[in-house]
Amino acid sequence: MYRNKTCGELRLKDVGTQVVLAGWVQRIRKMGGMTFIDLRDRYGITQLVFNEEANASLCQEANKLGREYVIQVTGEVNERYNKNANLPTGDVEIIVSELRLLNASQTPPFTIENNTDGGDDLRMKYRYLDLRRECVRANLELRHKFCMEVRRFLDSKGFLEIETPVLVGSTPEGARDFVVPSRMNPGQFYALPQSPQTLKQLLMVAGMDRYFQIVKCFRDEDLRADRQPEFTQIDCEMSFVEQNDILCLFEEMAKHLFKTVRGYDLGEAPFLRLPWSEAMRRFGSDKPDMRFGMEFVELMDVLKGTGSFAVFNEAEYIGGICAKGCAHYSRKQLDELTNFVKTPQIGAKGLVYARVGEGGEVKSSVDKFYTQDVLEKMRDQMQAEAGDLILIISGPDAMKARKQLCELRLLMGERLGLRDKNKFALLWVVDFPMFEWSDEEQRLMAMHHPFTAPKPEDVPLLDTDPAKVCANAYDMVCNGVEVGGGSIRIHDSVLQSKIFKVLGFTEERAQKQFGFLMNAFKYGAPPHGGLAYGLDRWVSLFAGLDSIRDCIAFPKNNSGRDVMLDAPSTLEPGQLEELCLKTVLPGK
RNA sequence: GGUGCGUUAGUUCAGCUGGUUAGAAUACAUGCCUGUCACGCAUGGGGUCACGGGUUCGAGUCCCGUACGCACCGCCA
Repeated sequence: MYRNKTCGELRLKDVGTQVVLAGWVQRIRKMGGMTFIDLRDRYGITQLVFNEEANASLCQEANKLGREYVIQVTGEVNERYNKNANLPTGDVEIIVSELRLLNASQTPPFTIENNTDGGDDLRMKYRYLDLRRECVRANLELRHKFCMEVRRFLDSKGFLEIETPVLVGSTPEGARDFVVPSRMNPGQFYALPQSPQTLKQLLMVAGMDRYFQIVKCFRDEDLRADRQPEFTQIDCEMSFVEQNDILCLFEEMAKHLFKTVRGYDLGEAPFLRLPWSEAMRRFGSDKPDMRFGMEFVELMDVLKGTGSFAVFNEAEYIGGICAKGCAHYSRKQLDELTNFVKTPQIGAKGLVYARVGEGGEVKSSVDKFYTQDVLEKMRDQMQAEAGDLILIISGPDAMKARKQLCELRLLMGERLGLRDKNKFALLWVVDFPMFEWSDEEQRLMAMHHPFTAPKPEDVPLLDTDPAKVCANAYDMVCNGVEVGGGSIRIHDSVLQSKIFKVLGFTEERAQKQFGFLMNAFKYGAPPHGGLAYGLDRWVSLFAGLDSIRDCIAFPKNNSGRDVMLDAPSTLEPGQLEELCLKTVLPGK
């Protein structure tokens, strides 16, 4: 027996009992004749006491231990003289009678503490040490709890968890595929799924009715703080449902998860369902952060052509946000905001500001171009009051200008403390456009994916003006993060063919890549739809993390490398030969 | 593919306008200390200033390139 108790469970009621504990040495405090050791395991920290007077040789043994040594101790639980209110086990300690060294440790490259001295890179290289830290381990525990509640909820709603293959065929539409060479089929390749989309639709054709899977997905694209090449989706699909059925069910699931996993009550009210076009108009984003207002106000009618400011007179969009109580912003602060919107990532040409004074008078950076009358009209349109600061962005491209104003809104929300990590605002963004023009490909691309059903009333537009077609698609958005998305799918092979045609697929190509799906639709496919949640994003939202890496046990770095495993790596020539890839040698 | 920031002790960082022997904190080691819990005190070891080139009497410091890391844009149906 290595232990009969853990380092997190002993309390005053256990005083006087003999226990055996095993764990890692967190820290040693030598007081001369006495030595204290903090013993750590997954469950907590328990203090060990060694007294030279009572047992000199044992105390000397203890003094030889170092950080992260693995030990086993036997001893009696004792009430402490000086209790430690910071530890759940802080009322007790173990008077050690036997000490057994299970394994020594080198000094770790960084301290195993919540406030570690280690940088990100080093922590990833020694991730198994990083995971020993309480704050990192807590993220994995939260992730586990989240998954358990997902399974519990979906099981209670009759969903079946069904695994789909990881070695599938490549579908060039969408993100870049990771490919895997097939040894038994020389010159041919599997691809890793970007999502089990078509497979779950086939499960609906198979009559599985309600499916879910917590599943790894793979996309060979550049990484970000919120993007990994392999990530986990909670993938769901249902038959015989309309959009409203799906939204209601997954709204209930979101509320359940917030309550049980995060201890946060989202209330009874249904989530706001915001049409995509309205989200773009009011927030300049398809994933607006609704923890605060500061909505866009369009100012074209007030400011275009009513003064001599050429920038506005030539603009296709003029819009403003009102920052409450910010009229006191100094020139320096305003310059900072201007520089922010002018950075290349944002790309605005400039920023116009207007302060509303105590008497309602407007002092702006474009005073010389406008009469006070026009500026006051602008103030009224903005519903700005004394002490407010109005920030205006304009541009020749309405979509771009809105995006710039969106970035500014988020920054101001941040500065005014309106983006509290402990507050959550959820909504559905609905009625996405079906297609999006791609300059690179010179054709329409599916905004969601090519299996998304158009709104029934928009089907005739497919022939006349496909760019105007709205999709039966929806995203769940939380605090400005897209946490899930889905759609009603096409279940009719004729309509599916038509969509492929709009997307520029030849009949042959559509048949070659997606024939299996269109054929399946010919054998009685039920109406169906679904949704996929991004597990990593949910968990990082719940934990208040800046990066999804912190809730993934072994994440990849910025360049898609696993610095601990040193992957990817080159292969032995023999391996390449077996795969008939001899020509694919390093450096080629 | 692009932009920005960074790389100095085991670790996290400071190092000014280029100028003597490159510092701090922490970690580590040794010693003292019988109630600590971020223990305390004293002492000590520890540096190819990422790499390559350039400017200069002289480069951690300035310039160019490369590598690596982070953030972002493009990309991510």
